Amino acid sequence: MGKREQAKQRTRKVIIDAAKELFIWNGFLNTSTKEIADKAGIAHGTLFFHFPKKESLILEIFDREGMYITDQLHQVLHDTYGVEELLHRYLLFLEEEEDFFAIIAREFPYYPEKLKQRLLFREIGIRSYFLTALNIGKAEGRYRNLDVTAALTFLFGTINYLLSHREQLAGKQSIIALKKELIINTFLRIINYKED
Amino acid sequence: MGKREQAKQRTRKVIIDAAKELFIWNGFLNTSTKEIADKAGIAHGTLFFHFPKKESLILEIFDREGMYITDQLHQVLHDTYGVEELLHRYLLFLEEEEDFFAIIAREFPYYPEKLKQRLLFREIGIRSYFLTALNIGKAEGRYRNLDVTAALTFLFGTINYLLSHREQLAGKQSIIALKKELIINTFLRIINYKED
Amino acid sequence: MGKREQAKQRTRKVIIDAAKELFIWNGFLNTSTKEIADKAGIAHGTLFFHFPKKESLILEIFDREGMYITDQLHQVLHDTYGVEELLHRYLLFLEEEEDFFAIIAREFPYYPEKLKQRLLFREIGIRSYFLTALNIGKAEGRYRNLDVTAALTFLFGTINYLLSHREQLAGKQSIIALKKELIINTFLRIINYKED
Amino acid sequence: MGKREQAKQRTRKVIIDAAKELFIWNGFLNTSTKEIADKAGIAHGTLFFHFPKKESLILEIFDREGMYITDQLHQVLHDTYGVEELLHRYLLFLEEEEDFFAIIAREFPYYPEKLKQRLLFREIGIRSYFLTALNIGKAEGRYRNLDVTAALTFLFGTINYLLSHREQLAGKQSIIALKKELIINTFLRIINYKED
DNA sequence: TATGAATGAGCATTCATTCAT
DNA sequence: GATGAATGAATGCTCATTCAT
Repeated sequence: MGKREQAKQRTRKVIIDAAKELFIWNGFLNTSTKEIADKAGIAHGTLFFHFPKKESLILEIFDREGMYITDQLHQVLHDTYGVEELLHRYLLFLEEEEDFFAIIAREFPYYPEKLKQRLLFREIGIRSYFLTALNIGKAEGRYRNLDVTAALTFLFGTINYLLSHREQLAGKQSIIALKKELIINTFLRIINYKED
Repeated sequence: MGKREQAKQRTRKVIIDAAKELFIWNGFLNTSTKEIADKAGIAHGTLFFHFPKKESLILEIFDREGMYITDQLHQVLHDTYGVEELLHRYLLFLEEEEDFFAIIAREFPYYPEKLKQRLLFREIGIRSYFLTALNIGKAEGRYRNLDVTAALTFLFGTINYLLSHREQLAGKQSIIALKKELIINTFLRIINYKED
Repeated sequence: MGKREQAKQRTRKVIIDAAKELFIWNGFLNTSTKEIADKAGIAHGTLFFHFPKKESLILEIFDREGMYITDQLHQVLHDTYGVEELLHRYLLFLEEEEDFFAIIAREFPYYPEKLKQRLLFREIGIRSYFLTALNIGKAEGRYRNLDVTAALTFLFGTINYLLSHREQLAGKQSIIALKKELIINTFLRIINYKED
Repeated sequence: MGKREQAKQRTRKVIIDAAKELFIWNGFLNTSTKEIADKAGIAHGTLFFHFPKKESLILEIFDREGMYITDQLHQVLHDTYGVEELLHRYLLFLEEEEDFFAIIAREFPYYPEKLKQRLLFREIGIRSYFLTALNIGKAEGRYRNLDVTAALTFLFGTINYLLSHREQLAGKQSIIALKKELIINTFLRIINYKED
C-alpha cells in the first residue's frame, strides 16, 4: 500500500469514526453529511469522494461495526452452550451497546435495502448460536418439543420491539437492564417443561 | 347539517382519504402536506384551514381509523373468551388492515409524543381482552402459571416486529398471513401445559 | 336609521372594539384579520364586508380613537396656558395611554399613507396648544426668543423617540413615567432664560 | 488570499451589495432572502451557505456599514472639539448616508435583540464625542449648566424622529438637509447662554 | 486526492382577500 | 348582511450532491 493509499485509508477511517459517533447520538437519518465532515475535520466534498452516496457511508460503517460486534459476540457466545447462559451474555452485550442497537432497531425500516439485508444476515449469525443450543437441549430432552425457529422469532422480535420503543418504556434508562429478567424468565418458560 | 357543513365535511374527507392513501404508501413522515393537497385536488393552503398543523391531520386520521378499528375489534373480540379464538380474530383483523398497521409499527418511534400516547393507549385496550382471557384460563387451570403480562409483551412485541419488518420478511405479501400459524401455535405453547 | 342599519352599525362597533384591543396588545401589523374576527365573534368574511381592506379598518379605528383622544386632550389642555402645566398634563395623558401611543410611535412608518397624514394632522392640533402658549409666553417676555416650531420639533421628536424605543429604555415600565422629569426640565431650560 | 477565497469573498460581496440595495429600498424586514438571492444572481440556497440565518446577513451588513461609518465618523469627529463643528460634521455625514440611517431609524424596534444592542452600542460611541465636547465646554464656562445627557437625548431623539418620519416630512428629499439648520441652531440655543 | 462554494428542490405554515351560498 | 371555505403566493431554512479548482 503506497503512501497515497495509506492517506486515503486514514481519511476513510476519520470519516467513519466521526459518522459512527454522531450516528449513535442522533441516528443515521438525523445526521447530515455536513455534520459528519465537520466532525471529521475534512471538507464536505471530501466525504463524497470516499463515499459517493450517504448510503455507502452507512453501509461501510455497519460492515465495520457489525464485523467488530459480530466478532465480539462470537467470542462471548462461542463456548457457551446453555441457552440461559447464552441469553444472559447476549443481553449483557446489548445493554452495553444499547445506544447503538436501539438506533438500529428504530431506524432499520428506513435503511437502504442493501443494508437491511446485511443486518438481517448478521442477526441470523447470532440466532444460529441459539438455534444450536436449543436443538441440542431439545435432543437431550431438556427443552420442550418446540418449533425452535418460532421460539427465536418471539425472542428476537420482542427484544427488537423493546429496543425500538425504549424511549417510551424506559426513558433514559436501559430498557434491557429493566426487562432482562422478564425476557430470560419468559423465554425459559417457553422452552422448559416445568413450571416454577 | 346544512349544505355548507356538508361541503366542509366532504373536503375534510377528501383530504383525509388522500392523506391516508399516501400515508399507507409512504408513511406519514415521508408524505408532505403539498403532496396531500395535490392528491386531494385542493389548494395547499386549504389543507391548513381544515388541519392547522400536519400533526392534527395525522391525529385525526388515527382517531378516525383508530376508532373504527377499535370498534371493529371490540365487536370481534368482545364475546370471545378463548385466547386462541381471540388471537385468531385479532390476527385476521391485522391482516386485513396490514398496510396501515405496518406503517404505524415502523414509524411509531418518530411520531409526535401526543400520537404515541394515544396509540399506546389503544394498544392497552386491546391487550386487556387478552389479559382477561388469560387470567380466566389461568384461574380455571387451563393455562400454565405464566406471568401473563410478560407473555403478552412477547406476543405484541413479536407481532410489532413482524409488521415493521414485513418488507424484508414477506415482500409484498402479508406478513401476518405468512406467520399467523407460527404466532398462534407458539403463543399457545407458551401458555399451555401440554406438548403437541 | 332602520333596524338593518342599526345591526350593521352594531357589528361595525364589535369589530372595531375587538381590533382596538388586539391592536394595543400586538400592534396593527401583528394582528391578523382572522384574529380580529374571532375576537369579535363574527365570521372572517364579515369583517371584509364592513372593511374591504385591512387598511380601512385601521383607518376607522384611528379616526374613532383619535377623535376620542383628541377630545380628551382638548379638555385637558384647552384652558391651560402655562407651558409647564400643559406639558405636565400632556405627559400624564400619554402615560395613561402609553400602550397605545407606543405602538403608534413604533408602527407609524408602516401605516398606509392616508393614516399617516391623519395622525400627523392630529399631532399638529396638539402642537398648536403648545405653540399658542409658547408664543404668548415669548410675547410676554417670559421665554427666550426661541424659534418655537423648532423647539416643539425637539419636544415631540424626543417624546416620539422615547415611546418607540420604550422596550429598550424602560422594559415593561412606563418610559414616560421614567423620563417625565427629564423631558420637562430640559424643555423648560430650552425655553427659559434663567439657569436653575 | 487564494483564488478560492477571492471567489468566495466576491460572492459574499455580491450578496451584501444586493441586500444593501434592496434593504435601502424596502427595509430589512420587507426584503426576502429569495429576493436578495435573485438580485445577487445566485441560487437561493447559496445565500444560506454564506449567511446561515437572515439575521447574520443583516448583522454583517450592519457591521460592515457600521464599521465604515464609525471609522469615518471617528475621522470626522476625532479632532473636533467644538460642539457646533461636531454637529455640523455629524449631520453632513447622516445626510450622505441618509437612506441607510432612515431605514434603521424606522425598523429599529423590530430588529432582533442582538442587532438592537449593537446599534445602541454604536450610538453610544458617537454620543461620547458630543458628551466630551459638551463637558469641556461646560467646564470652560462656554455652555450653560445643562444636564448634558438629557440634552443629548433631545438631540438624538429628535434626529431619530426626523429620520424615521422623513417620507412624510421631506418626501424624496433629504430630511437632514432640510432641517440641518434648525437642528443646529436649536441645539446651540439649548446649550448656549446667549440669545442670538 | 482534496477542497468547499454552489445548487435548487423541498418543507410546514401564514394570511389578506374572494365568493358562492 | 353574513358566512366561512377556499385560495396560492410568500417565507426562512435544510441538505445531499456536483464540480471547477
